[in-house]
Amino acid sequence: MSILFPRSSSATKRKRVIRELVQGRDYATQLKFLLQKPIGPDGSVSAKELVANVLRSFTETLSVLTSSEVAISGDHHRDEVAQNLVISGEDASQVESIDPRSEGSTESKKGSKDRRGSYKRRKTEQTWTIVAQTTDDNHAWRKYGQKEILNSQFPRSYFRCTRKFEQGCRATKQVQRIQENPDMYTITYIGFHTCKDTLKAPQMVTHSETWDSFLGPDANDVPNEHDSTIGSQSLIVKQEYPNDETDPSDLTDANFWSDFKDFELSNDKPAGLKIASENADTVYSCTGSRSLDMDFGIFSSHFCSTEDFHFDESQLL
DNA sequence: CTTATTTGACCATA
DNA sequence: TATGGTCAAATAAG
Repeated sequence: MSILFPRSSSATKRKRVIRELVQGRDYATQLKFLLQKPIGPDGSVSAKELVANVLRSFTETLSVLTSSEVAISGDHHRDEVAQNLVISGEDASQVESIDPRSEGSTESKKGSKDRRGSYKRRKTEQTWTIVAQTTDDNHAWRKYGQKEILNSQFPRSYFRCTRKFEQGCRATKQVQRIQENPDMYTITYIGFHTCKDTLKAPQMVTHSETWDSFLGPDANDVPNEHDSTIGSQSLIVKQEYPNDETDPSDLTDANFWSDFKDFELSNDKPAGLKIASENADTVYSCTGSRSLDMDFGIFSSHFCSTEDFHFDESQLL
């Protein structure tokens, strides 16, 4: 119990700030998608650059804020009594369901064919992936599935917007714990929210601990010492489209995506960013070696050779 | 009671 | 066929 320092005020404030920034960056990302209309050679470019800059600003600000949590200590008081800064991964509500798959026995409950699984996979949906310490994004999600994934020890959870049926919102996301760094999640968003977010996250998505239960039974046994964290920083790993190399079906989308990558590159961003390429696996693999501040774990692995995203504590002091 | 989560079955795609 | 995304009955939670 020597690890949790009672910094509450600034931490809480920072937490809110970061949350807002994350959201803002999310909006900027969405805006980016809306700009896919190639109206004019010049006009569109500037718009793209603008959005790219917005995104970059958000990302960098988040990085700084996040890092400051560790390095900075002169953030000045102004603290109220300790609020709920605890996010410890202590949950204690999950019981049962010990073994994942206990199939093959004597159950034959399927009388005839259900109507399950009759869905249309959306191949051409906009998809982007981020890595974050929290899965909270101020949207109301409802879990509709969980799957064991081949090369992961952690299951993948599937969420859809709570107001899917009320407002026809088609946003979904997938959340999966990163094996090299169980404090973080890979969150893949599919589609944008079309619902009114007036009601933000009602009552379900409020505590981070709640999410532990979402991510499977073994999700909460992770001993976090540095968990007093804000846990809100995230960064874009990459956008993906259905089939990158061979996808003859959607040229439009493919075009857009490549375009997208392009302008992000042109934004003076080192080739390290979008990297991620098709193998996110590679990206995360490095994170394990850095247990120092996992805040940068991902970053370092992404931008290991870039000075653009070089974080030095000295610049923070 | 209503609403959310769990969980295996079902199905599309590689 | 293997893998993973979704559905929906059963169950839990509020």
